Amino acid sequence: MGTEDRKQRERQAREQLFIDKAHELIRTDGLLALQMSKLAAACEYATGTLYQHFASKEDLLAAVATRTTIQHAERFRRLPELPLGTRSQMLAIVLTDLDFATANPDHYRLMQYLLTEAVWAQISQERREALLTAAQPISDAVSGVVERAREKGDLPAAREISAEEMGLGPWALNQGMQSLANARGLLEAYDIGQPLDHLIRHFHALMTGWRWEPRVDPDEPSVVRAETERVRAVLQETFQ
Amino acid sequence: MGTEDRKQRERQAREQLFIDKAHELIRTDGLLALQMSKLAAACEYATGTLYQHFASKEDLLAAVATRTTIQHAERFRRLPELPLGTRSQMLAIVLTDLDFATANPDHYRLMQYLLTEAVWAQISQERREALLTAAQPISDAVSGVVERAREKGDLPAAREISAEEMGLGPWALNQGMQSLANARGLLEAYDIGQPLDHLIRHFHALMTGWRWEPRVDPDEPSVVRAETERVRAVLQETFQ
DNA sequence: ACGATTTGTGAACCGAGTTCATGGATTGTT
DNA sequence: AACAATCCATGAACTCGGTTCACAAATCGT
Repeated sequence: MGTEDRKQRERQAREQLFIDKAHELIRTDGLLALQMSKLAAACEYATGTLYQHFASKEDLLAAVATRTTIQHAERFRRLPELPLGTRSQMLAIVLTDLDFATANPDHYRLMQYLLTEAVWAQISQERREALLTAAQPISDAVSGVVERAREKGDLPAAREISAEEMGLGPWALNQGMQSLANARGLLEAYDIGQPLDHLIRHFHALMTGWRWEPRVDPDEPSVVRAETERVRAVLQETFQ
Repeated sequence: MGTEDRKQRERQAREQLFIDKAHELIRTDGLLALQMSKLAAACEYATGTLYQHFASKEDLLAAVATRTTIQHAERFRRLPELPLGTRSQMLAIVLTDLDFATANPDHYRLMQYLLTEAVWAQISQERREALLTAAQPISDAVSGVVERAREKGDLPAAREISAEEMGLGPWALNQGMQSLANARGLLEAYDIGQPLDHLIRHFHALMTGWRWEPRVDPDEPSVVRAETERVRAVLQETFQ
């Protein structure tokens, strides 16, 4: 059965090639410019071969997003080890997400595109699940921090709200700020600059509103900045 | 020149017809199913006629979104009259937005689609500005409430943050929750139900974190519910 | 060595947005 | 009122890109 294995490996390697190349093309030419025939040509395969791996273009895009999400999720696995209090760990999650978004602006746009109802419906059940599964560690990291915070008494065990639902707040805040920041012209039209800096202050307001200790006053810019620097330094050190 | 005026009116009426019909078709068959030729046929005009009004399909969609946004924005104009404290007025904004989103689920999906970088680029400068202008009263309402709250002393005049940037918090929270809630399967995968109920609690946490008086503890579900009911009742009464 | 089966190919297909040559209606002029 | 000039609605034709599929090549099993 050795040859069978080899064929499987080769097939998987080819799929990886398609995904890598697609990612590269998106990064250089943008999402809009990606064409199935161009991608196939760039990989030196026929167009039809692509369709032996992906049910549709959306499916391919979902695969690209899944691969990037897996890389992203990797960063959250060692999070509990960080020598930080639970609240600072939560900030570490937000900052990690923020930095990742800055480094991979296309990923957020792609996710936004894929999560559009009309597009989501075009993706095969299998790949949808793969994408959600890839993101699971991120959600787990958030829930985990909330749970540890409740255990340690940093965060009151709020009523009628699970750890996941608690994490939904910063998640939605993050997501919303990303999508507003990505809409060119939108925030500029309202004289709003540096939306991502404000995200951090609103994040602290949200956490403080839930009485997550030690409280950070969102209205003390110097304190907020110092805390950001401190957490960034720990992240830097841990992940080089 | 009376005939000239009449022609202008007729032209505008036709444009309105196109927009209305497009909205109707999107509502019944979904965004994905909208076809330029079908729309033209439904209006009993030739396909080419559409293109004398709209530069592209995206342009047409932007026009639909603009019209809906104008209707939506109308609701915010009388907001300062409401017999409510500033913090409750802010809640009124969130609830109004929430109710509108529930009643017009397509609008949020459409906006999400239009604000996608790739799509946004396809819309004519003119219509992009029209869409942003249409949304201006909403942003103004938010900034207005923040300013009144600061004047009345309900909200500390935070440092290094404008009224617009202050309003960005609830806006992003709202936007993010909408887009998460609209992604079928996403929240369900994490065992999260009723995201929009949680939005309100997180909203209170955010406001309380900024020390907006009178504070509402997000962790008192009965208090949160009562406040929601109270504000809803006032909205009901004012707008019938 | 040879037939059966699987896999890769890329030209053809198809659907939907967009364009444009055409003809009919409207306006302005004599 | 007749005619020329202009405007503009028309919808068939065009374009473009995702998807399919008949065919060929390669691999596998006997």
